This record gives sequence, structure tokens and C-alpha cells, in this order.
Amino acid sequence: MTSPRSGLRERKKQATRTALREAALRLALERGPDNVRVEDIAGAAGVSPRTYNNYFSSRAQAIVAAVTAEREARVAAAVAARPAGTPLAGAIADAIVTQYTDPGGHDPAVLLLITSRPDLRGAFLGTAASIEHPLAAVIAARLGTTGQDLAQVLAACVAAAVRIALERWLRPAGLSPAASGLVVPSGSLPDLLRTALAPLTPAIQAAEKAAAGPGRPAP
Amino acid sequence: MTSPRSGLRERKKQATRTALREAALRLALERGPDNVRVEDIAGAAGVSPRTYNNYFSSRAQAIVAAVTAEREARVAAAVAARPAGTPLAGAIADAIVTQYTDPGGHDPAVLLLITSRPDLRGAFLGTAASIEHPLAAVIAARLGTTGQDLAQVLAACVAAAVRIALERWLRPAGLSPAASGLVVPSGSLPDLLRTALAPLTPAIQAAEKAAAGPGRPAP
DNA sequence: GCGCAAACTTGCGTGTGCGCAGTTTTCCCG
DNA sequence: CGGGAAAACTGCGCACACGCAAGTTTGCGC
Repeated sequence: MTSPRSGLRERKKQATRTALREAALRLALERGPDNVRVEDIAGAAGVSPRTYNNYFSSRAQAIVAAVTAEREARVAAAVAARPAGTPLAGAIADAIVTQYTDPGGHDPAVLLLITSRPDLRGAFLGTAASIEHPLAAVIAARLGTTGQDLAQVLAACVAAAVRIALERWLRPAGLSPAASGLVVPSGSLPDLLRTALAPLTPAIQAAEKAAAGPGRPAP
Repeated sequence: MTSPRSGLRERKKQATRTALREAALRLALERGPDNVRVEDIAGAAGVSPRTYNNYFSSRAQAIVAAVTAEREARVAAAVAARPAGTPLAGAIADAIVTQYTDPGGHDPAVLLLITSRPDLRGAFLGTAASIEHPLAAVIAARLGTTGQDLAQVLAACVAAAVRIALERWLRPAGLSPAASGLVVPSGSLPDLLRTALAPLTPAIQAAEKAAAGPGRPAP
């Protein structure tokens, strides 16, 4: 499922993709994001600048991808790993918190880098949307054949909630006008994620109940 | 609220913005989207090409903006217009369906134009996100001071659901090579919107109850 | 092994997005 | 009514994203 075709070709592709994003992050940290051109990134990865654009559609995307990696696949896998009996809402929240809390073995200075530039901020928040499709597939598997459309909506909502949580997380660093002290400055990321995901619990529970009722699917 | 500063300056700004997007749409319909350059759009609106980019960050955005106009503000206003007693979920759904069903006095050929090019499709779906902030403000007003964060999440989810509905709406046109007849996707747009928004009802109701809870006893 | 088809890479050219600094227009208050 | 400040418009320049049409590599069946 995750690797429909495993051959030399596919491995090479993943290798260049990884090399590309690692090079992008490393150079951005070394020189600052404005002093690195796509030419440099491509050169460091050993490919042509044109090929770079076959993998990433913007510089910010490549840099951010080095941090987020294949987080979306891991979230989906973690949700799928929970036994079928456990409540879906909790499984999703746990999986997301776990995967987003994992530092991923990267320099903490990366966060400061991302929060500093608006385009990097935007690209980082955009990565939250990437969990939508994998998550939709997993939720759909839970809900059965009757809830495909429903699963898509729920996954989109989860992705949206995650994005909100990330926004709040790096808001203080983004802009710090006189509004300090009005709202809670910034909780920990796990807390922010759970707070943002909590409102969706009723919707997810209702979906589970609706799917279990009329369908009674027997695979 | 909608016009914090109403002066000559602000009116001129709106005028150029409108001229810009109308010109973009008209030229795109006349020549096809690939045969229109920003230089042409800016020229037709009577401004410099550089100024064009001060209003829209891409060509697709300008074209699509001519269709969506200030839909987000109208949705928020419609929700705010409902009396305070009415259930929030229904008010939101009604407002969205009403505003998105309104043709806006535009050529039906526009839809075919938007569905044909991927970048226009993307920009069109992106407009769904623009209802997020106005809607968050309105929902926050309903929920009171305790539910600011909650309102933001709910608004994001509503926006996400609307995007899903729009995706489904113009999905068949985007993929099927079948030249057979018109773009009649699976279901009318109002139905798709209500279907996509329905799963959120439990979450919205729970939010209403939670907001009303601390203040007064639950029924 | 062999050769063909599909997938990937690459160079080129074009239009585009946007930062920057200077000029012009609008605002506002004394 | 005048003058200074803030905001918007504009020209310039640069790097970038991406379509296109080659050339190159991988996969696969015979």
C-alpha cells in the first residue's frame, strides 16, 4: 500500500527527494533562507535545478519537508494500528500528538528559522493539509463502505484543527505586538493539539454511531 | 466593522480591485486563460502590472475572485443576521447554501473555464478558506467570551467541509474525458454542501451547549 | 541477453511573483 | 488652508516555477 512498486527506480526517487530536502534545510540553516538559491540546493543534491522543481514546487516546501518528512503516513499508520474497538476520536488525537511531539531528530533552531520567514510559516502550516488524504483512507476503513464521504469531511476537519493548533503554537514568534497578555501566550504543542481537536470529538462519535447502526458491515 | 475607514482612498482601492478582477475574468473568457498576460489585465484595469500584484498574488486568484467576490463577508453577515435563538448549525448551513447558490450574475461558461485548468481549480477551492476568519468572528460572537478558540476551530472545519463539497462538485468535470454533454456532477451543489456540513452538526451543537453551560443551567 | 516502452532527467525559454526604493496621492490636524 | 505623515502606485531587477521537447535510465516480457 505504501510502496506499490518497490524497485531500484523508486528507491532512487526517494533518495533524491531526501537528499534534496536535507540539503535545503542544511543550507538554509547555514546561510539563512534568503541566501540560498535553488541552484545551490540542486547542486548539493547532485541534480539539475530543473529536477528540483519536479520534486518541490517551491523553496519553502523543500525546507519544510525536511522537518515534516513523512509525518502524514506515520499518523495514518498509527491510527490504523489501534485495535478496531478503541474509540476513533481518541485514537486520532493520540496518533497526532505522538507524531507531532516527536522531534524527528532535528535541530531546535529549525523552529526559529521557520517562524521567522512568512513563506516558511505558510509552507509549514500547509503541511497539515497533507494528513488529510491518508487520514481519510484510514477513517473510511473504520466507518465501512457507508461512510466514505463522511470520512473525507472528518479528515479535512482534523487537518484544519491541526493547522489551527500549529498556527497558535508559532503565533507569538510570528508577531508580538502590544497584545501580550490578552490571551494565553502559548501552551505546549500537545496541549494545543488536544484543545483544537477536542471540539471534533462529538462529530467523530456521531459518525461512528451512524456507521455502526444501519450498515452492520461484515467483512 | 466591514469598513473601518470609509474615505476616498478606500473606495478607489475597491474600485481598482473590482476593475482588476472583472478584467481578468473577461479576458480569460475571451481569449482563454493561457492567452492572457498580467500586462493585459493591468492595462485593461488602467494600472501598472506591478500594482496588479499588490492586489492579487496570482493570475488564477484574480480570475476566481471575480466569481467569488465578497462571498465570505456575505456568509458571515447572513449568519449574524439570524436571531440569537436559532440553532447555530442550521444558520451556518443555510447561509452557506444561500450564498453559494446565488449565481452572482455571471456567465455559466465560467464554471467550464474554472474546471478546465488545474490552477484555476486550485484557486477556486482556495476561496473556501476565505470564509474562515469572518465566520470565526461570527461564531465567536455567538459562543461568548469562553469560546474564542473553539469558534476558530469550528470555522476552520466549516471552511474545510465547504472545500470538500466544492471538490466533489467539480470533480467529474476535472477528470472524466467523456465529452458526453454537460458538467453535471453527482448531486446539486446545495445537496453536496449540506451533505458535507451535516457531520459537523454534533460538534457545533456541543459547542453551543458548552458555551451556554457555565452561564446558565442546561435544559 | 535484447530490445522496446515507460518513466525520469535535463536544458531552454517564457512569464510571473515580489522585494526595493522613489514618486505621487490621500488623509488629517493645527 | 497649508503642510507633514501615511499609504498607494510605479519602474526596475532578480530569481523562480513550469511547459516543452529532447536525451537518458529503468523495467519487463520474449
